[in-house]
Amino acid sequence: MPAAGGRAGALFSGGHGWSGRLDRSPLDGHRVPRAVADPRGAAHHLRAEPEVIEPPYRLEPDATAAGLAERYAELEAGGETGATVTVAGRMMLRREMGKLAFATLRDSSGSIQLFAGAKWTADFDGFVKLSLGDWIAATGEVVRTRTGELSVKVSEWVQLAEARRSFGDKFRGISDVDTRYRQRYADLWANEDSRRVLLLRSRIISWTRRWLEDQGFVEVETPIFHPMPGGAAARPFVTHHNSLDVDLYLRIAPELYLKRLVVGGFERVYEIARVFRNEGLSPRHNPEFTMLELYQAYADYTDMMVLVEQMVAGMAAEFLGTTEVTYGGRPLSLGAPWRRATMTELIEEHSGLKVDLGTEAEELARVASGAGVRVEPGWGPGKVLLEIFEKTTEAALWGPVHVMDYPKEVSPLARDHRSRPGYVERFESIVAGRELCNAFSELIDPDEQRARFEEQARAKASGDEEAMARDDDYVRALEYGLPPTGGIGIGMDRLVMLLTDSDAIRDVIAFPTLRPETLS
RNA sequence: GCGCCUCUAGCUCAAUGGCAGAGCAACGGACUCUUAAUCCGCAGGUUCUGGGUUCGAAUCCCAGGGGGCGCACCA
Repeated sequence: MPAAGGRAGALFSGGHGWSGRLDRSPLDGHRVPRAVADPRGAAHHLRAEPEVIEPPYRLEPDATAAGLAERYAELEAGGETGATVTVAGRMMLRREMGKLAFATLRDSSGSIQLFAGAKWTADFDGFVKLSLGDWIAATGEVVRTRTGELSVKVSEWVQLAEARRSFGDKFRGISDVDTRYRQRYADLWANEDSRRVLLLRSRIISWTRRWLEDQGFVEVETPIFHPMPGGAAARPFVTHHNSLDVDLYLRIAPELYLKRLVVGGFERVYEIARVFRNEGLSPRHNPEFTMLELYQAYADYTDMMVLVEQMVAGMAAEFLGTTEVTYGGRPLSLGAPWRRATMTELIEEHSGLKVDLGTEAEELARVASGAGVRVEPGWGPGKVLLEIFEKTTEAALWGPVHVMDYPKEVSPLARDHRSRPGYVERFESIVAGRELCNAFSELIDPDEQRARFEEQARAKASGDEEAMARDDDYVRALEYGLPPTGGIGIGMDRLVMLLTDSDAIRDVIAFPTLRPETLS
């Protein structure tokens, strides 16, 4: 350590010899004038106090707020420990008491009080001039104040970064939703709930990976650029590759690539895939969202029902401690098994309408019109049936319920039902009134798949913008042989919404899609 | 894309046709155990923008912009 130039000793300048305390004061460094921008002023200018301490390049805090709270839980009020620690974080609150000052320091684990006094804190005057929101590191003894608050009794401290902008009302935070989503960095400090939700999202995703790996699933990555959109009915985003001079589509689903990998011998694969759909925004829709898709050889759609309900119930138990949860104030029981019912059963149960694919066309049209469904040209009975279900029944379901057996006409990638002609083995699970997942016994017959694609092509020709394109390579893959396979796609954003009791998808996405902001 | 609602100080919000305000933050000061500290003082505004009605507009009307919700579309 050079005698001059090292302004903060071993702790703040790095090196390997962390001794557990400061060798020198962090204030020993030279002071340098610095031009700063005043965020509330029009232009750059020198501040009234032109000398600032350059922050250290690295430091090694040796304690966290939560760690101290746990370790010293038994310390009595007024108690001292003799233990010196260094903590770092943002100063969120400060309470001055003449020659004493108390500050709330927040790090990623929680909050700890800093206890400063003119008699024992270096540059006490500087300490009380810190702005709310400044990043600081502080070293001192762990004590509990006479009023019972666990504290670091600050002997040395250093400012790590200044907060030139405020984090809003210190009690009420930032409530303007636009500001919260655009300036998430501020929202995360101002609103504890934002931090909680996004942290839980991260933990849910990593839990999902571990849970799937434990069952032998292999994580893979498939292309986001697709030469043709496939695997779902949705409008894609289009982009262009210059040197190939081809248009490429951002994927709307990883499905067809994942099943190619099953053909290739990956018997259990999954991908936590960001997918992109060129659709309107809503509290439940973001143009890019995260979908877990997995495929399991030798399984059918009933295996997928078991898988999703065990996964969701396991997550609830892990993160909420129970499968009896509340969403939007309504109780919801996520414990497996979930109810299974066919689409036609549910339509009858909720609307009294007795319809299925065998219903006479005129009767079906009459029922559709009575349900408020506007039948469009080109719709077959399967599409009409699906629309009737969505109009009359889906919103009324709270669930969880596996809605089984969809019309073949609206399910070009699912395998024919083993006993119900015209239907396929497909289910969607409705949880809290929303579709959480979509799963099939996968269609494995290449000839049938080719025929389904032809059917889609006809629909596209008659104006259905979301009809699937014919994917000849996918059919070729099936010709090599796809074993009987169960597959499922689970909307992870909606799952996180469910487990965090969030009513907006934007709350569970750190940087949701917004109209671009004009900053002048 | 259509409909409804909304936009006031850095933040959170008042003021409904009659002098634009409060709390917090900021700034100055007091205070040796605070917890959203307290107390005193001081400052802070293109009321989203433009137009109109009116003696007078944050308030009413029209147009535009941002945002929210609903519809449509979807998971």
